[in-house]
Amino acid sequence: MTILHVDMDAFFVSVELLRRPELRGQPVVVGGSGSRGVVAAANYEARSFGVHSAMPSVRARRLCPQAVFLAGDHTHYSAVSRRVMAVFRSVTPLVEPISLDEAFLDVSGARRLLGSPTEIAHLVRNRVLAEEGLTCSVGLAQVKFLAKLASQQAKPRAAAAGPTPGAGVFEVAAGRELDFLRPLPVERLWGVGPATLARLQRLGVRTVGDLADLPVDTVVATLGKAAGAHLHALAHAVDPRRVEPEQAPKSVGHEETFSRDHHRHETLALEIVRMADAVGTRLRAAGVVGRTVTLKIRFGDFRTITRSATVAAGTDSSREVGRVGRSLLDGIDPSPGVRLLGLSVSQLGPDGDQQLSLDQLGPDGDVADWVGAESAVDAIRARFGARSVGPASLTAVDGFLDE
DNA sequence: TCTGGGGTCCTCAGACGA
DNA sequence: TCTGTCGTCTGAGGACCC
Repeated sequence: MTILHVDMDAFFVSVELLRRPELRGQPVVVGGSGSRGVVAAANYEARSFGVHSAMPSVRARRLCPQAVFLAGDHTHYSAVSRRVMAVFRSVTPLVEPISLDEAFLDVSGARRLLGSPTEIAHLVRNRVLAEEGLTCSVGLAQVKFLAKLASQQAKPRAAAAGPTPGAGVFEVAAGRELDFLRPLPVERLWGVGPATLARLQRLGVRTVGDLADLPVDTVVATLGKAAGAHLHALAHAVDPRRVEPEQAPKSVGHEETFSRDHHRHETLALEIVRMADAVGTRLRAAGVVGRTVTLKIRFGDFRTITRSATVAAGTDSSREVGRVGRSLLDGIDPSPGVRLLGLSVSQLGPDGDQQLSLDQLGPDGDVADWVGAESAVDAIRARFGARSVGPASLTAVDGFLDE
């Protein structure tokens, strides 16, 4: 098996620079608007100042006050991403998108037609550049996680003196996997975050080789059965995961950090209506229904709790999602101050799984009318925009409707 | 110093029925 | 009838990814 991992270079910023070429060469940051935002993407000029994604925007502005900060346009990035994925599919149908700007490609079957894996990697880069004006880095290996590590090796680098271009394509040659892998810091493994790293360091593990040399039982005892066995296998370059082109979503959710903490139950109940409206709209657009509604609350001190409830029949109704969400909120005291509210629906299935339940009846038992009303709202939004119509309880809230 | 939003997967505990 | 066990489901939380 030959797997390519393709990673767009500073994707959001690169897309913005196509629209605003006058910003080329300057440090540019996408995201990080407002006092509570974080950086979604930074170009290599900004990274030279130490700015990186997920960094609080306040800190990014301190490190690089001359950077241009852009709000970000997710709808546009999604559209560009779909076109980039189509370029990947022109090379092989076996494309597994990981996010808007990354994908695995299984090119085992494309070699006879398109050449060696290295030639295919250059072909992908050239096509993406020619068709979208964007650069990407490609990693090549026999297994997924090595291909991903390889693409990072191919990336441009940000240094204090400024950005330097990367190789663009990097291959981990068959038979040389352990030579490549063993000296790497263990946190480069996919699945080793701050918590796992701290535990491994207590075992004296610094590199992937250190991890590989431990008995698997020791790793399992430290990290648990699933994570321990998985990471130990990765450290030996073993990764049986295949490229999976069709991945059905497992949950749909919406969450938001408020510009200031909310302390009142009524305010949060209104926010739940708004979020349920967004989640329900996305469920119906995806043609799925869900059974478990989860409410997530983050307090001002960053303590985070979740409360969930499972209903008997799958639903895609905004009103039903909101009703369950508000009942979950009833058991929570918001008075310490709530900075984030989230609502998600999981246990998804196709919308044929939907059954009408007593819970879904309106005050007059008008189920069909309510389902029809939500379909009508979806149709109006498709034609006139997302903010053209909304729940009545929100119309009195400043700024919900344009007029 | 201050920590987004969209997700996935895992672990653990408790309830419950066979 | 009572008790223990096992599997499954549910709920909560944690860790991780981009």
